[in-house]
Amino acid sequence: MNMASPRDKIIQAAMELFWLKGYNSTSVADLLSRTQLNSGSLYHVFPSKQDVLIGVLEAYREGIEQMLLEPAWGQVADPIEKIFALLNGYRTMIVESDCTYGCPIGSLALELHEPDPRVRELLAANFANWTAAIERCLDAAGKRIPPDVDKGALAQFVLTAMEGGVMQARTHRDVAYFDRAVTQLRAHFELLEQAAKATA
Amino acid sequence: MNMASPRDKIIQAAMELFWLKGYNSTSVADLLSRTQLNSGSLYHVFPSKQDVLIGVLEAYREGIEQMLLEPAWGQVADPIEKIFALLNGYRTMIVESDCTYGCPIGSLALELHEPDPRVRELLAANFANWTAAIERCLDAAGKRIPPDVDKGALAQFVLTAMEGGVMQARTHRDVAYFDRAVTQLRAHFELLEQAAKATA
DNA sequence: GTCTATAAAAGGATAGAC
DNA sequence: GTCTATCCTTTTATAGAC
Repeated sequence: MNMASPRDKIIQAAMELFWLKGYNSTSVADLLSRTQLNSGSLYHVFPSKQDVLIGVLEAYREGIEQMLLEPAWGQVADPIEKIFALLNGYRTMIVESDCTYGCPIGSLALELHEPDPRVRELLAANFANWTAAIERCLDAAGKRIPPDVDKGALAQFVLTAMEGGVMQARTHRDVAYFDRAVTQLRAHFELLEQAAKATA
Repeated sequence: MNMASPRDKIIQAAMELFWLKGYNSTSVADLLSRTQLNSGSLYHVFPSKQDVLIGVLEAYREGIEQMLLEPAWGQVADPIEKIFALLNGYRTMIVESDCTYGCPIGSLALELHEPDPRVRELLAANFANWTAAIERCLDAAGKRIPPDVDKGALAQFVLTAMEGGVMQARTHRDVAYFDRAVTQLRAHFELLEQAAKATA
C-alpha cells in the first residue's frame, strides 16, 4: 500500500520535474498531474511554488549520504578512489540519460537569477555538504596530499571539475567532455601524489 | 545620432536581460520596454522569442574576440598568463556584479533543458570557440607544457574551472570560491611546467 | 516597417463547499 | 485535508490599419 503523504509525493515529483525541465518550466499543474493531487492539497502543504523548491533543496541536503555518497562508495575503501568513484557515479547518470543529465543543484543555481535568500542558502548548503564529503576523503588520504595544499580549496576544485564537466557533456551531448575533465583532475591528483612523495 | 537598427537594439537588450534574468524570466514585453519598440517591430525581425535567443548566441559567437579576448589580452604577451588574464577578466565581472555574475553561455546551457538543435549547437559552438582560444595559448606555450599532455583536454579543463568557479562564487555570493578554483588551476599549471622542465 | 489592439493560452494562486 | 471551479495576471504571438 502507498503510505506516501501528499507532501512526500509532491517533493518526489518536484525533484524529478525540476531536474528534467527546470524550475521555471515546471508548472504547478505539472506537479498536480504527476502526483494525481488537486491544487487544494498542494497549496494546503506548500503556500507557494517556491516553498516546493525549498522542500526539494532540503530533501537533497538531507539525502546526500543515502542518495549520493553511499551508492558510490559502497565498494570503495581508498579515500582518493572514493572521489573518483563519486565522479564515476555522475558519469553513469550522464550516460544513462543520453547526455542530458544536469546536476540538479548546479542547474538550479544557474537557472535562478534572483533567488530568495532562503533558496540561495540551501543551494550553497548543498554545495558545501558535497565539498565537505570530498574534504573528508582528502583528510583520510593523509600524506598522499602535500601538507601545504589547501584541502578545502582542492575539495572545492573537485566540485568545480564535476560541474564544469557535466555542463559541457550536456551541451555537447557527449560524455567525452566529462571524461576529459575527470582525466585532467586525475592527472592533477597524480602530480600532487608525486610531489608528496618527493618531499617525504 | 543613433543608427542602431531595431534588430541590433533587440539583440543588445536581450543579451543584457538574458544575462540578468535568464531566458525564461525575460518576457517579450521586457525586451519591448527596454528597446522602446513595439511588438510589431520585434516580430517583424524575429518570428519568435527563440529566434531572439539564436541571434544572441550568434552575437556572442561572433563577438568573442572583440568582447572577451582582446580586452583581457591587450597588455599580456605570455601565452600562459593570457589564460589567467582571461580568468581575471571573469573575476572582475564577478566583483563588479557583487558576485551575481554568471557566464551568459553557461547559464543558458543549464537553464534550457530541452533546447532546439540550433540553440544547442550554438551553445556548443560558443564553448568550442572559447576552448579553442585557450588551446592556441597552450600551443604557443610550447615546451612549457609536457608533450604528452592533451592540450585540447587541458584547454577544456580551463573552461571547466572557470564555469565551476563562477557557479560557486555566485551561489555563495563570495568571489573567494572563484579565486580558489583559479588557484588550484594555477597549481596544476605549475606542476605541469615543473614536469616539463624535469624531462627536458 | 511600424502602430495599436487583442487574441488565445498558460501561469500561480484562491474560494468556499464538503 | 481535499474537492471543484475560477479569478487574475502574464505570456507569446497575431491582425489589420497606417
